[in-house]
Amino acid sequence: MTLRHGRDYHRQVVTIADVARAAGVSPSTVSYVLSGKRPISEEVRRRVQRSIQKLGYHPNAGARALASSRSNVLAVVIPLRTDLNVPVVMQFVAAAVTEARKHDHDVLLLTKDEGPEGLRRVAASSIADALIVMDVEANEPRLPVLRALDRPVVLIGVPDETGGLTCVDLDFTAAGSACVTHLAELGHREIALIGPSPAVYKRGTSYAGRFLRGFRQAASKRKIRASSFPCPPSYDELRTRLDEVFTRHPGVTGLVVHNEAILGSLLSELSRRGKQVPQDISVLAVCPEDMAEAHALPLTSIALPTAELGGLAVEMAMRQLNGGAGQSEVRLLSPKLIDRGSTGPVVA
Amino acid sequence: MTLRHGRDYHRQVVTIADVARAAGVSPSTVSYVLSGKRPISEEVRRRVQRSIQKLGYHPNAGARALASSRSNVLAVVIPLRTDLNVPVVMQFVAAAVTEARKHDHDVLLLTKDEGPEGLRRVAASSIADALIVMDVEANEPRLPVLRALDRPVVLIGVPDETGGLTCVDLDFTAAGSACVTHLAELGHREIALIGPSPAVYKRGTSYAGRFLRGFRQAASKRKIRASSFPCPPSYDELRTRLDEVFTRHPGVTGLVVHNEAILGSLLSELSRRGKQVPQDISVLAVCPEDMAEAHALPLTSIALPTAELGGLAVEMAMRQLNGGAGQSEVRLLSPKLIDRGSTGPVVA
DNA sequence: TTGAAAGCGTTACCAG
DNA sequence: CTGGTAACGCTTTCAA
Repeated sequence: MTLRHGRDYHRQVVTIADVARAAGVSPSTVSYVLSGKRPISEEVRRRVQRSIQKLGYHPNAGARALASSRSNVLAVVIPLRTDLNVPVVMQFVAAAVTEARKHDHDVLLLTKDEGPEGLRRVAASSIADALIVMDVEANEPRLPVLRALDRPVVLIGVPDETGGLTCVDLDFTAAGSACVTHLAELGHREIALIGPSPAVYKRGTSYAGRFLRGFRQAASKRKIRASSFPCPPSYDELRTRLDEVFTRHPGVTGLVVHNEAILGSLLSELSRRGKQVPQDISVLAVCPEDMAEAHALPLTSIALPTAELGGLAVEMAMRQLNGGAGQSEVRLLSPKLIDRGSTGPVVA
Repeated sequence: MTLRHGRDYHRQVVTIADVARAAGVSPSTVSYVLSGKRPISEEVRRRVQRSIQKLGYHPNAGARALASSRSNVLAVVIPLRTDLNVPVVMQFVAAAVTEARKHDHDVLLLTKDEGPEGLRRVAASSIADALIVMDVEANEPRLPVLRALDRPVVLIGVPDETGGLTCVDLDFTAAGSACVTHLAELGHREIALIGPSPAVYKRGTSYAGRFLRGFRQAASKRKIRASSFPCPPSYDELRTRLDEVFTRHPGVTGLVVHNEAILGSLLSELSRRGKQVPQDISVLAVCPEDMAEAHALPLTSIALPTAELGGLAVEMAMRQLNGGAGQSEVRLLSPKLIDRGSTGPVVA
């Protein structure tokens, strides 16, 4: 290959043939040492390993992908908007990357903005072996494309009709219900939900609706007066919502907060208003555990297990990839409530 | 190919040969139509394009990478810690992804946790054509590895010794200085910097030290009394810092805030203390523009141009890739101050 | 337990 | 302006 520019960035360093030569075996043997797909004598294995080390061999990804029809890359599709809670999204991504590496895969980042054509492109060009899709809507428009993709797909979130796709998520319906139950058992009779941004509902984001449904159903079953206040992520908006809550529903003694972005503001605003938590008002959050713990007053919460969900999504994709395909699966993790002291009994 | 499991996830859909046959040309012609690397008659081009459309052809990424030594993938290395401001990191990533797509590249997400070996792996296996590295430290330990990588590398951030690597960043030294200048010209004589978390300084994160240096130098040159208060991202910590500021330095009339995470808390805490902005105290932020605008009181700020920086990083990587290599480059964007009214003259 | 060799789907050179 | 055809580096049969 010729040297084209000041620096040649296109040089293949070491090939499998180099390793084979150095170890005195055939290329196929090196390949099998690497893949473990057939028995190799200890003697040979060691020689090959040593040559690999010594030469600093790394298999060429393109060649491997071409020959094996496996790219060892996982595509993760994320939203790029800011109305979605960015830190939460990143927790999912981080978990996915970590788990993917355990399966010898890398993660390719796709944005929702690329649309269906992006999904098709990545799948059809065999850039990725499988896809993990986040920010799923109840009436998910990408479903037909995803189903036609001919690759494993795992949704983090559950659309109304899964259409045979694999999904994993927190059981938000149960979570909504669990919130009501917890507060009801503490004697609360009137509660309010500070929910995600109206934009999230409007878009039909899957988890928001499911949570609200569980919340409302449980409330009506238990004869609890429950109201819902979607809240954009800003201090001012939050303050307005609180005004609404306390003027329209002066009897509210418990707040359920399903909105990570305004947790901090909520606590400071409550304290500014002279409301003690939990004496004057109980606060129950739905959020990742670290976010529940990161406040002056640690929050009782239903954990959003981002690490577990991200990891599971990858595992499920891998299982499909390795033959466990066929059965579509919808996996809903049961909500776990952790009492950190921000909820308490109603004081008469 | 045999059908192994319930579903066959390993089928090559359409190849360049199929397209060629359908268009009545040779595979190489199709390839050239796609790459534009040699003149094609309008007639043929159209026929080929039509066949591509009709068959839904997408070039196989592995084959393409193998033949061309180009993966059309850009690796972006990000930190996965939470002490770094996650939304800010994501703004960089988002910009990089967007710009990468314009250059027909996808983005592979690497985490800093993978360490030097991860960088070597990705480069040596030709998974990525180039690397963008974020969260750069002043004494960046990955520098030797990166330089030996034999691929274009762009750092977002500037280590003390660039060692021939290409860097792009906001000129944080100038930014620190500009903050002082702005406040000084408004008549402030004693100011305080609420900085990033101590962990960020301890790690030697490049931008933190550079900003502080500019801040201090400008202050001493102008005979302004300036103090610095690193602050972990929590309401409580912030409150403690503010206590320190106002007890130790009661004469402070201006705050420079170089810490996106506590901006909201700062504003509420100031208002809780009955301090009017900017009448009683001026607040000058260093943060992305949307974050400066997202408050009840929009903040005068030095813009952290995340979108521009992320995009530039990709552009610079592409330029290196396409022959503009050779010259290493350190590109520092000049800080721009935008007055949104949160800073004002000192009232005597 | 190992080796030889046929692909995998593109690119890019060599001819025309 | 176009076609034929070696690579590219690896996996995986087929044979031994």
